[in-house]
Amino acid sequence: MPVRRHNWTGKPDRPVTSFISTYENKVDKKGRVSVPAAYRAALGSDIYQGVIAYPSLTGPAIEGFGRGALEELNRRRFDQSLNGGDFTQALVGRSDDGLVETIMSLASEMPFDGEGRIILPTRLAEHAGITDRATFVGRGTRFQIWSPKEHSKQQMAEVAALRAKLTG
Amino acid sequence: MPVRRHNWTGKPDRPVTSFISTYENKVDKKGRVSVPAAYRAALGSDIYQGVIAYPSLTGPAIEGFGRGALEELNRRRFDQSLNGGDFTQALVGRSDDGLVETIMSLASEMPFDGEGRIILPTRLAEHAGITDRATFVGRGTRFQIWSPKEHSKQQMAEVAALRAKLTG
DNA sequence: TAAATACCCATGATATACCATGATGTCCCA
DNA sequence: TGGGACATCATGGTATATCATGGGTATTTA
Repeated sequence: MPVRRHNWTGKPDRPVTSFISTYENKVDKKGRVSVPAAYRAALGSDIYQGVIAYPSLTGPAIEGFGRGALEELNRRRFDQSLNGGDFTQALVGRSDDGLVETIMSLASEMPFDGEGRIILPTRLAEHAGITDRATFVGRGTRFQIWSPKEHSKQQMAEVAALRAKLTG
Repeated sequence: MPVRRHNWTGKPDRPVTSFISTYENKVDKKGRVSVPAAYRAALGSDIYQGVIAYPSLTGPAIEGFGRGALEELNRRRFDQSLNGGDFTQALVGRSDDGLVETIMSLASEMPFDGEGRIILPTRLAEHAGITDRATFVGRGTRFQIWSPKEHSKQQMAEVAALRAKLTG
C-alpha cells in the first residue's frame, strides 16, 4: 500500500474542493471562530486565503464560499452577457439577476488569521443567532454556518423530509 | 503471457472498480477497522485515497463510496448551475437538491491510514450499532458497513424476499 | 485616543504517521 | 506435487504533528 499524506495541510495530489460533514466550534470572546481544517483544505487552491459569506435568504444561517468560486461565478456571468451579444446587459446587469446582485451587496469578506480563524461580522452573527458556538455545515459546493440550536432543528427537519421521500 | 497475480496490490489486467462480496473485520479499541483489501483495490484508480461515508436513511447501516466519486458529483453540480445560466442556483442551492445537500452535511471523510484502515466516527458507528466488529457489504457501485448481527438479519430478509419474488 | 483588528506565540487534546507481528495464502522450484 | 520461501493482510501499540483554542501585543482605523 503506497504511503499517503492524510493531514489537511499536506498538499494532496489534486486539490480537494468539496465541503462535507458538520463541525461545531467555539466562538471566543473576541468573536473569532476556527474554520474547520477540512474546509480550509477545500479552499486551499484559492490565492485569497479566507471566505466570502452572506446571510442566507431562506433561513437563519450564513452562507459561505471560497473566493475562487465566487469569482468564477461572476466571470461566467459577465462572459455570458458578452457572448450573448448583449453588451448593455454586461454594463447594467440582467433584469432577472437581481437576486445575485443583491447577494453580492450583502456579502462580506472574512480573511483567515494565522491559525485559520475568522471573525464573524456582527450583522451576520445576529442574522444566524450565533453567540458562543457555531456549527459549520458542509453542502458540497458551499457551506453554511448556523447556531447549534437552530441547526439541530433544521437538521431534524431535513432528515425527516429525506426519509419520507425515500420511503414514500 | 502475463502472470496471473492474486494479490490485490499487483495490478490486474483490468482495473477493478466494483465493490463485491462481504467481509467481516475487527474494530479495535481506537475505533479503527481495516477496509477489505479488495475494496481498496476498487478505489485504487481514484485520485483521492479515502472513503466517504454517511448514515443510511433507510436502515442501521453506513453507506460508503470513494472520495473521487463525491468530488466529481459536486464539481458537476456546480458546473451545471453555471452552464445553465442559473447563477442564483449556484449561490443558494437548487430547490430539488435538498437530498444531496443533506447527505453532504451528514457525510464524513474517512482517510486510510498507512495500513488501509479507517476510523469509524462515533456517530456513524452508533447509527449502525457497531461495537467490536464490522461487516463490509459490497453493493457494486458502493458498499455498506453493518454490525454483523444486524447484517445477518438484513441478509436473511433480502434473500427471502428475492426467493419469494422468483418463485412467484 | 479609543476601539477594533492583525499578528505573534503557547498549550492540551486528539488524530495521524510510523513501526512491529502473527496468520494466512501465494509462488516457485525441487 | 509437495513444501519451503515469500508477500500480503489484518491487527496492535507508540511517538509525533496537527488542530482548536486562549491570550498578549503591535498596528491600523474611526
